[in-house]
Amino acid sequence: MKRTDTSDWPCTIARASVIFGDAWNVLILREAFYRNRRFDGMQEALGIGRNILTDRLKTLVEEGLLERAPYQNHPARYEYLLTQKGRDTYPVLLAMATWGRAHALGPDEDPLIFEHAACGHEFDGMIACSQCGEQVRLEDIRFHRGPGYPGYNPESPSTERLSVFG
Amino acid sequence: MKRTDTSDWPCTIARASVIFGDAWNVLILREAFYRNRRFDGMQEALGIGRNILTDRLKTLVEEGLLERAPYQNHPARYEYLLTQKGRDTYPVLLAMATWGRAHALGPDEDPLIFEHAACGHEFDGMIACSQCGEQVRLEDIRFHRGPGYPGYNPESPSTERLSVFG
DNA sequence: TAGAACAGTTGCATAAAGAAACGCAAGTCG
DNA sequence: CGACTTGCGTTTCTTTATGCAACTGTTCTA
Repeated sequence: MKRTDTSDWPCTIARASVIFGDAWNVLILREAFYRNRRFDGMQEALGIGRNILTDRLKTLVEEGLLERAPYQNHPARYEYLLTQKGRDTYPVLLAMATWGRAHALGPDEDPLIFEHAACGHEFDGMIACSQCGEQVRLEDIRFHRGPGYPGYNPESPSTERLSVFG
Repeated sequence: MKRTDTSDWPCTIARASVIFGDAWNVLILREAFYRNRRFDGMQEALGIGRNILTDRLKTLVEEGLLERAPYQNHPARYEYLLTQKGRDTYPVLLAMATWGRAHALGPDEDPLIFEHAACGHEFDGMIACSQCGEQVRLEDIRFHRGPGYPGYNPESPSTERLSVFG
């Protein structure tokens, strides 16, 4: 059976998971961030099947995260560059890296260490509020229904105000 | 053929993608954060096949993100609670939500609106530095090899200092 | 006493993943 | 000149995974 399509669900996470919910997509984006931009380079780095890589590159180009650009003409050869939409995925990858470092890696096993060039320190990514700039902890998050919620009623947009805990 | 196992790759993103690289896992975590914690509730909310849900819940419990806890004994009924390891995934989901909102959702289509209870404003998640607290932009990220990098040489840990751009 | 709720399990048809072989054009070695 | 190598994918074949629907079994409810 065909895999369930969540690309039109009224949920940002469901829509994002169309891309991030595939491990190869995530790893291909990682390679693109590491500037490994060519078919053979990615194939070798990831050990992915060539047919699978072809397929994923195609969908990442179709979805607008990568751009297939020629870097020579004789013979025609292409590389895959991150678009702005693709570059904007770095918070997701960084959040995954932080979680993976905390929960799926032994101590002193870090393969790569990230540094915040602005302050010069090694860092882990954390989530901050776009409005006040402070760290957002799980307990600080509340959410309420918006115009895209099925059956949204503008008269009482926040009747059901939920929080993640209690 | 069996799906490639990246759980022992020397890469935090590869390890994290074992969980997040499956769309159903991500959506099940979403439901858990929304406190929809029971089998039938999740099945109905997601429209997922019951066998698939069984399988994913099992792996999320085995991987320590969820805990299967009884909430009644006659008959025995269980619910799935987020563990600390599971709760720590909220930055990943929030980063996905931010990306999805920016790139996979029309304007005024927000199904849910997130609020930072500490400052009272609607917000998007952004990535900040765990050391200085400032926003981390893509251009600000540098990375160098750590002890877990294959062939790591402690004599010259930062010989190859890379940045994501140029 | 016949449902209904809950939490799965089982069986089957179809789609996707992986490995390996194949294509094919342009260079390049001898 | 002809064989060989690169770069970039396609095709083919076999093994898994997915989705749907029907079935189990227990307890509370109408």
